[in-house]
Amino acid sequence: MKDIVALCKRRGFIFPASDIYGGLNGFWDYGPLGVELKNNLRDRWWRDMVIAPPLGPDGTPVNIVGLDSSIIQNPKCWEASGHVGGFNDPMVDCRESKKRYRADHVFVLIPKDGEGHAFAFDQDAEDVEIEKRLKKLSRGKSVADFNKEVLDQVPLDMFSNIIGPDVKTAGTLTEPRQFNMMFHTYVGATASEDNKAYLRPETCAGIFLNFKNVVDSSRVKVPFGIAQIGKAFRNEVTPRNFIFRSREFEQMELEWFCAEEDVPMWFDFWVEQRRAFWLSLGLPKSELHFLDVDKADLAHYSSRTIDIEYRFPFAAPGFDELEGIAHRGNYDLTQHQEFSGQKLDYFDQAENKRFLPHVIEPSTGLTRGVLALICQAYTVDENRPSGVYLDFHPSMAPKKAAILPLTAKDKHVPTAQKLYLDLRDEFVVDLDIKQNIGKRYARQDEIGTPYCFTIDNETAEDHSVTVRDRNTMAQERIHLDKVKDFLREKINGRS
RNA sequence: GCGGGUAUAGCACAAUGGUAGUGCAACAGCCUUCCAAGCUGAUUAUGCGGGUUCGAUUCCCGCUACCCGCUCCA
Repeated sequence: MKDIVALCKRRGFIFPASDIYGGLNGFWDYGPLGVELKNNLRDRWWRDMVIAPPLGPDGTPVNIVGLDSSIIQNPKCWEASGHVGGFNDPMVDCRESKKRYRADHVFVLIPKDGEGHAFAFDQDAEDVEIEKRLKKLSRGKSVADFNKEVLDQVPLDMFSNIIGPDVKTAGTLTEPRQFNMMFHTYVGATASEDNKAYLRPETCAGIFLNFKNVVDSSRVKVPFGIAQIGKAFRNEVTPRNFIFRSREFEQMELEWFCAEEDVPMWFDFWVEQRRAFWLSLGLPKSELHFLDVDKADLAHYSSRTIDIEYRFPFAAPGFDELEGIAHRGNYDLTQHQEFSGQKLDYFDQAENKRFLPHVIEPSTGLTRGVLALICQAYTVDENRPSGVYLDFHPSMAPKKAAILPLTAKDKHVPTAQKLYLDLRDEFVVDLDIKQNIGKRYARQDEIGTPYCFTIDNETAEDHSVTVRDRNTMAQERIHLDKVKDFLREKINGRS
């Protein structure tokens, strides 16, 4: 992972944000090559979802429209979604056990007679365990001798007398602290609680807020989808693992609206589509894992979620989440309907009935996808000068080809320039004239350019150039006129 | 937020309480007809802020960032 981070910085993929000021924890900037790579992945997702969505189970194309909603929405939106009320959890740390607890998930047994210590337990603690521990630490008292209170309701001055859930001495728990996952700001020039607003922690809310607008304006019929790509912000407790968990990141989300009875069919459909998507970009089957999320771990609104996980280097030999496909029920539309007071139900003319559609949400991290592509592409090869190359799928590579005059002399350069100008209208290509050819090949290997076209003496004679393949380092000669078709076929799979 | 570790040039590594070196890369040129070759030249660093000291990159303190382990990840 260290080597990957170093390469990303050295070659201009990803830099620490505010680097010259010492960086900022959880923020990253995308450099000249990083932005090309990210745009490639973004555009491919948009193409596969919105421009040319897949054929549905019945063989006809599914209907998906795009959206770009505002990052800041009316704060009530986040009350409806549960983000404001539900996820500002007070947390408590234990100085001795080094564990952290949600204060509302810990209860405290306070002695009725006011004598001796109070005892804290995790909410999941079993009765037998509780009795056992009380007996051991309180000289034979039992649960009946205590009053039960949730930790975040316990007055602060009592904390010094509480024995934490995983320790034997009192006073190790810190006071509860708020962990607010949402960034907030103030709309308007004056800051006050009245105009407090939030940066969206996920892009999907904007889709639900516009559900009615889209239905009324776009002639879509259930089942259909609304897709959106954009930035999202979360004040993560611990940003970690390079760009994997950062505080500002980018999501690509589809909300697929369908009738409740069709949910199982569409759920399987989207899991398959998303599997095919990642496979087609070069993530091998062996490095992907499909996790049917355990009922107990599901988000409160979801009855089923499948996580597509990738074997990121920091997770290996395990996996970590790349995309989540969630059945959200009609939770979101229900909530927004209630909080906004606006009718959001859908009228099905054929069936002559109104209902709130159910939602299947394939939601993926664009920036996590970028990281997965980089990790997968990173290939050590001691037999080449660079020692390493990036084995990007040609369609994802930030540069599709490099045009290299063999020498910086007049007999090679003008032809190279002409080819460069001809290609750049259609492909992202590099023209590199300086230094010997070996160094230039090595540089292109390190940034994952799949092909290099080299102009040499023969070019002047027969209008042929060599094509050098990144992965095999093999060379073949093709005619100058065939270069465009060659790239079209290799990169887009068609000529 | 806790514990541990790290911080010298773009990268890899030296050294020192008193002028901070080397290799590679990057850059300019020369040379070069296919894989980081050679020659010449110029550029580039002690994360930030305090303290001790005549003098700190070195010793001490604080902060920040990154890595590992917890925790968190709706």
